[in-house]
Amino acid sequence: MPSPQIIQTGQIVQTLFTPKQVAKAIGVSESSLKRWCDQGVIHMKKTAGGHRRLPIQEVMRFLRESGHSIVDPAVLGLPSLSGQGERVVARSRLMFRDALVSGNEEIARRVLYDLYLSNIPLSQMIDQVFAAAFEDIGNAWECGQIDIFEERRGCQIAQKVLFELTAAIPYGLPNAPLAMGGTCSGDQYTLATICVEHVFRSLGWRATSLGTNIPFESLKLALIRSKPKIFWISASYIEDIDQFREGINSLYDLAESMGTALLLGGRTVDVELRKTLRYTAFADSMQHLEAFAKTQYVSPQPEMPTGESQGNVENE
Amino acid sequence: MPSPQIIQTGQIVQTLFTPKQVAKAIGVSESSLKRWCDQGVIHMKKTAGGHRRLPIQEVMRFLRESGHSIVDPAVLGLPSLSGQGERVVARSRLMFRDALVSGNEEIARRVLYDLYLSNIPLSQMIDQVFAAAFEDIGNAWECGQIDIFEERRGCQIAQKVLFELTAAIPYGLPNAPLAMGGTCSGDQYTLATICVEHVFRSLGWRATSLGTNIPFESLKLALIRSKPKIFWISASYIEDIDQFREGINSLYDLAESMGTALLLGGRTVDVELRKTLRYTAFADSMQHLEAFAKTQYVSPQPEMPTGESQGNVENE
DNA sequence: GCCAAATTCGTTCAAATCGTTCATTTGGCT
DNA sequence: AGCCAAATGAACGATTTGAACGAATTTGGC
Repeated sequence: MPSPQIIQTGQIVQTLFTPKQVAKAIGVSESSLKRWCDQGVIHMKKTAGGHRRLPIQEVMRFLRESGHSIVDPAVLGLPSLSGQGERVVARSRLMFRDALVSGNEEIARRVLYDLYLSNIPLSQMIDQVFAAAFEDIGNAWECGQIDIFEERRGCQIAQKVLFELTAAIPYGLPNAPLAMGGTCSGDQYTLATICVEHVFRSLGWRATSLGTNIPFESLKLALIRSKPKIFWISASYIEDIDQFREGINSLYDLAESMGTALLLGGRTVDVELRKTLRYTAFADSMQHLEAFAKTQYVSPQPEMPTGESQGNVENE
Repeated sequence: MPSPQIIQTGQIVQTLFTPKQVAKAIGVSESSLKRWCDQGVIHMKKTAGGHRRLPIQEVMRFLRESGHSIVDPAVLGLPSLSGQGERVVARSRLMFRDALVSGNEEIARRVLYDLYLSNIPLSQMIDQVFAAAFEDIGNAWECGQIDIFEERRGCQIAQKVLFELTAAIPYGLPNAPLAMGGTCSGDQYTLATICVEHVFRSLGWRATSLGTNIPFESLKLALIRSKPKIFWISASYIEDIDQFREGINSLYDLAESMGTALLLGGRTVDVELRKTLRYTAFADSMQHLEAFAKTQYVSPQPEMPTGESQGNVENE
């Protein structure tokens, strides 16, 4: 698997991009980019086997000097992150976390975009960068290392960047199946349910997040009105376990009678609690969710890489 | 073969279109469009081979300024222009409200794009369409006419569409003044503070919303750390009036000692309560906010119309 | 060190765009 | 109405672009 490499030259780390990545980044076809390389418009290096590798500096120069300056150099200007492989995702997690904590929207955006360019599927991106970063943030918060506003601001930025990224994903064949869901009463955590929505959309579903803090009675109403194929509940915080149990179970009974799958997720729902709950499937992560969604429907033309063919990136 | 491409320009996901597409979309000949490009009426990029590529922001700016309407919006992936004329704002409010309640993201998006293309400033859009629609929704909710999930879903959609719209608007001089703010403890209402952020950005500021439900102590910390020119508090819900008063007042004292303006807003803060609060300015609406922001800083090149020169559209 | 999967290579080819020229329409003026 | 300048839209060969293909290469895992 080909991909940009990080070549250590003494202390200087030089990043190389593949034509595919650069083409994607500046919005031209791979063919054109290769042609420009061969014409000498863009200077490049070649591997021993003849694969083109474009140094970041050269790409930036090309963008500036040719009238072709489509892209802000900042996009590819990310010095230390590019390529795929175990290290990249792990490093992205750290960069993303730091960007969120320090309120640096710009870097947060670049990290995600870089992952997108590397064909990391959205589900994996969320699991291993998004969620992982927030786990770190949560820990740091409990240790008093970061302040509340930093966490909140991080959520805001993450949300915004995620919106921007997925705005690039066309969605919704009109006859695609419908997924719908949200969080229960007392659970104010928007990000998780939005992530679920976006992952479903990246898989070709029509998906709508209902939002947060919705009583079970209202969730049932939504279920009855819209009759989705999958109804998800994202549980990041449980106010009252007994009420939660009762709510989920009655929701499941309703869903089952309608032929709707009830998909439950969230780290708050531990194994013990799970035993007392009825649901169609439980998803620990977006990759689980993706796997389950695919048992229900496979989009004819996946618009985002779907992960099954992307097993090359290790879990941290 | 041309096709819309997705690239990244530092801040936003940008879509490039070919002259043919844009020509079809706005219903003029390709020749004319090419001529306009060459005359500089529409700013464009060129590929290495000399083909013209038009950024969506530039197309939208041209549409606004030239008064052209979109004939075939599907080509650009944009919503269609539904109405033009005086009643736009009033009608939009109703359409937007209904779209939010029924969960119709498409229509909600279309309404906002319509308004943008009609040269409605963002502040006015928010006051008279966004806020007005939510006022209607709030009323309907109290009367039991709509369900909780419908309101929540409406918030989700509104938020998403607002993000999408402002992603299509260029913003942000790097050395513009900084505005920052959020909501206090107990106030979970995200939309308002996000709107504030976006209005500031549309005026050329650098703005960051810290998010919701932030204790005053943490707000103070954010203030000290970032030293913004304006710090806003959006109050949609007040948990404890006495604590709120104390918090705001001490926040103001801190802000004042730092030369930061404290901007307070939100309909929950009635006139009586206001008398007991210290603040630099109070904004009833985004248009007030805009007016105040302009006393502090005026962007050299406003990217969104600023309202004062836009008297052609009646208020409902 | 070897294998399988994924990516890239190099090529070909159809479709789209370029820049230009020219006929037609539009709008202002007498 | 008649005239003229400006703007528009259509048509043309030359050039550029994007997609597809089997073959070669790279990569990560065992």
